[in-house]
Amino acid sequence: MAQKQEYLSKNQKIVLDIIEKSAQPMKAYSILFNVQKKGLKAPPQVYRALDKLVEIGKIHKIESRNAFIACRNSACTIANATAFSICESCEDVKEISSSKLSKYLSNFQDKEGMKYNKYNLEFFGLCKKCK
Amino acid sequence: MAQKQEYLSKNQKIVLDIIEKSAQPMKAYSILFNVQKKGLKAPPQVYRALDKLVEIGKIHKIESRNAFIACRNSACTIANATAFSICESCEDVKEISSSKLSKYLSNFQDKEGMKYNKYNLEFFGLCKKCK
DNA sequence: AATTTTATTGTTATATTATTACATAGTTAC
DNA sequence: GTAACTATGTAATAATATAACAATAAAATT
Ligand SMILES: [Zn+2]
Ligand SMILES: [Zn+2]
Ligand SMILES: [Zn+2]
Ligand SMILES: [Zn+2]
Repeated sequence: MAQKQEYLSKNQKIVLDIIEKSAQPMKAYSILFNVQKKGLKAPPQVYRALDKLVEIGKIHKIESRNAFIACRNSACTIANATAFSICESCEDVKEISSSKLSKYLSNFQDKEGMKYNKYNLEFFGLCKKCK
Repeated sequence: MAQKQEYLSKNQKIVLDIIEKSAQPMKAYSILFNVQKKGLKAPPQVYRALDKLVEIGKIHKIESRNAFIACRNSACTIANATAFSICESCEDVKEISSSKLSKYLSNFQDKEGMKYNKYNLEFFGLCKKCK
């Protein structure tokens, strides 16, 4: 599936840049604080960029944390099949790229035979360090 | 695995009752509005009850919607392995109870061989009616 | 029964997350 | 060049969630 957008707008670049520099998910208002020196002063500027970046798959939202992380899964050019592991102690988050898992979930059918075009999976546990 | 709590407190009962009566997920402030006639006037009263009900598995939080739904999966006495299907058009939400799926996910190991004690999976698509 | 402890509730205020609405500016299509 | 569309700026506000502390009630201990 092809990328939906060729280029990023100025604000989108600024927001993506700050997220990519972070090893961990960033919260919207933390992003806002960090990009104020670049001229983005108000929440809508950040949220608009976030929305678009999520839509085109450059970043993902960690729903249980209301935070955003850069996609580093090269197989994941699409924004609609995501899986993460989350450490409940240190809040470390990693994107899981398992073709087996993604195949399994993409093909999953419920009792009525319904298939889904999109999913988000969040695993919770303790990372190596915290165990 | 046994239930963690024998009985529910007054507020927990009131909140659970209103959620169980709803076919669809309810938002915290909608719950608050609905229980004001029963004397629960402030957000913390609702959120405390919600926290406990989630913890003991009576309800689940639909993270992508910030909403709460009653558990109707009899196999799901635990709160740590949940899966839902969500219609992106009418917002209909159903809990998925597939022992195959839950076994697959409970046994999933990432590249480093790590297993997780908890997960939440949300599928998105169009329900029968909306298709 | 009185005391201590624990769990629950009530209340106010505030923090955090996200959107609406509308004005302005830049870009693309014709 | 004008229209249509896209992106941006800005102020205000909506929606979601928690902190802090006081008051009650229930359970356990003496
Ligand atoms: Zn990705
Ligand atoms: Zn950790
Ligand atoms: Zn359940
Ligand atoms: Zn539907």
